[in-house]
Amino acid sequence: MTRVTLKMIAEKAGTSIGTVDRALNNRDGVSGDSKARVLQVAEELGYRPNKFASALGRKKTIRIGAAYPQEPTDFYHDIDRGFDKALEELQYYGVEIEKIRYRTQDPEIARARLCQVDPADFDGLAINSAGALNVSEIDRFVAAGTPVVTFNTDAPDSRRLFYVGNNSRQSGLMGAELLSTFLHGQGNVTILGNFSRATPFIERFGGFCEYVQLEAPDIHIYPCSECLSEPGLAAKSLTDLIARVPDINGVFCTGYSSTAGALQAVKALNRRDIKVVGYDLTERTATALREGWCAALLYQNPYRQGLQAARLLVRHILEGWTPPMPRLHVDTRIILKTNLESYMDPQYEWLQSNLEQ
Amino acid sequence: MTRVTLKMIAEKAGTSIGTVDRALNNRDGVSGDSKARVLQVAEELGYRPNKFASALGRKKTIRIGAAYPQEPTDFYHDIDRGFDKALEELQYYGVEIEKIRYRTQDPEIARARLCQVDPADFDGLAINSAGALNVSEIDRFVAAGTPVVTFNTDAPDSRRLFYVGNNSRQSGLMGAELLSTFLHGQGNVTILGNFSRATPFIERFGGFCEYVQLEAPDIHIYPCSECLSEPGLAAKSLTDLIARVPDINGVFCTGYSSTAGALQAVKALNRRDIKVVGYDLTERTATALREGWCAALLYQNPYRQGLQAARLLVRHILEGWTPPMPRLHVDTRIILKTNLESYMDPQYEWLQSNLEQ
DNA sequence: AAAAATTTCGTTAACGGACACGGAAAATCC
DNA sequence: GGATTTTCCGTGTCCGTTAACGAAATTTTT
Repeated sequence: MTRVTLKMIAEKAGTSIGTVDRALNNRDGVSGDSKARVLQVAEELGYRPNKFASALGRKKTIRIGAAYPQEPTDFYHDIDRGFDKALEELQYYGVEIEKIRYRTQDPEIARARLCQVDPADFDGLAINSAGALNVSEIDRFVAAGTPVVTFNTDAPDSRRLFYVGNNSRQSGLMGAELLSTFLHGQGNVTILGNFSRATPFIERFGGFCEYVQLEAPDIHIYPCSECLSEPGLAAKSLTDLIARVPDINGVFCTGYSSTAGALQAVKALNRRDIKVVGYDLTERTATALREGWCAALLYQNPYRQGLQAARLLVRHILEGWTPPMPRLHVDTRIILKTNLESYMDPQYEWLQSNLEQ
Repeated sequence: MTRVTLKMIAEKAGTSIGTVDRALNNRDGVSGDSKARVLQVAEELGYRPNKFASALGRKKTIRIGAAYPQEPTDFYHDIDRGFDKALEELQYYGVEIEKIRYRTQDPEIARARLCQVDPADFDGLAINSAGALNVSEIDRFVAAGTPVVTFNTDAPDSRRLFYVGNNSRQSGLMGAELLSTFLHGQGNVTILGNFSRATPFIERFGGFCEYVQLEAPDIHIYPCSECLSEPGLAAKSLTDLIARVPDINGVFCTGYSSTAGALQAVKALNRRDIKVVGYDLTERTATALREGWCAALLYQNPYRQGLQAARLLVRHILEGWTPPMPRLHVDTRIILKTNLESYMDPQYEWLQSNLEQ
């Protein structure tokens, strides 16, 4: 019933704890012979390392870098809080987290910033806003032996270890199902969003269309012009469309900016009959939901994404752990009027960091 | 930048680490004088104990008891898995978890089992199925100095430390909002459930009615007879009602059994137009959702409830930590057809224990 | 074959806190 | 005032692991 320790393994294998430590953590300085023997004995005894003792005994610190945009939005503020929380709990493991931030979410800017990062300074990196442009940078880090994980936005063509974030296609499907159910399967809807480069928007768009095509043939999708990440543009674009097609009764927004724009537009036109399904929880969207301008929100839980990315990266560095699949999906929450307050409650922040929802 | 240790406090306070240890963990054997001095210095330096070192140095183990029904349902199986996970991660802290199980969820049976438990055997208890009858037992443990937390089902009138679980009233509101939105705010609905003793059912019922009364005045609620926790009874009860009132188009079920029964009934009657909103994720409800007999499910995440209860209880015992509010609400998830698979995926179980959703 | 370089491995001092032990000082008793 | 008890406190060992330091064994070089 008692725990198996290095000492017990050393005794049974007829060697010293130094050698056992070297063998189990594949450090060099062990002969193939004794390494095999130690591994065998450890397996027999069912050895499970004591993480606490390991953290306590570790001399040098682990440095990880967290790269994500520096924008004054709730979204990045939440991600930031996630890394703060990660640092708080991981510092006991001898982990330091350095934030690498850049002014916009433009992949070009991100890339310029990442170019300056020397892989030798870090034992691991967590990178957001990993548009196609950043693949080369990610691969540069990996080639230098520094593992990279992506969060929130993936870079599937890079050699990143894994991705932590939402399943964008699925959240598009969810948006479509909600809207379709609210409309009893028929009506005229439109999609607002930034269709340029960032993949999550494209994937959500794809998921939405996929659902409508397969499950809601009586819903007609009106094309809506590109609106980048500008609420003003989104609002104007939607207002124009409604002027042309007054019987629009549903709007799906693929991101926060377009959601904000759409809500502004329906409110200005006083069209409460138009069901808006959008993304992200902010003062603005919460108020709209509360007042009935918004039918439902899809919430990405950004806090959790940064936190998990950091935790798992450390686990990889320290224990060599690797997930069984390359994409780890944090689930997308559905927010309605009745469960909104539990997320907006100041206690929610407390709950989130203490209850690990 | 470097961590504050007992040694540093001892030096600054002009004493030894032994005394500092005694003062900070209020063990006896320190004079009021030096205790005050140590506490003052610790405060100044911003001392945060190193949990790992503390766990490593502790000699005796912490024993906690987890009491919940032994029933062959997915629900209790999930709770069980949560405690297994808790044990796995807490064993490093020198924690043992003993499961205390009883055959049914009947509060009388639970009480009989709890009567046999000697508080002296445990450093803390986590108790489910804490109907009114169990208040006296809970208070007996607390009086004996063994802290008790409740999970899944609360016992607010007892002296339990806190509760971890869903907000039942809120989930009733959510069910009503979903159903009301699906029905465009008008129609004839009924409520199925066990209205006898267990409080969550009553609270969900209350939440549902509250919403309908305030927000959906055009929805008419038909009373439906009591159906205990018997799917067969629920099915019969609903079938009878539909025979009398054919234009029923919505059903809210307050628990798993009634959900199973309602789904069975609408399927038998081939009434796809009736929107059913129910509770809990099992093979049965998942299939119904997939095939379109069920409109939405509310998911309580039982895995998380046991896990969190255990974690927080240990935190209380070891660190004297107490939450700022007595009810810690794990959020209720909305499950639709489009996000169902991510919960049913065999990978979900893996994600759940590795991603801490 | 001796010298040098390299590989392998045992010993040991941390890491930060818990707790047992025993000594010194203070308080109580006769 | 001496003996005894009680209170207070410093020292030291231990928990399981890491990693530095050398010593010994082995290989390579000259």
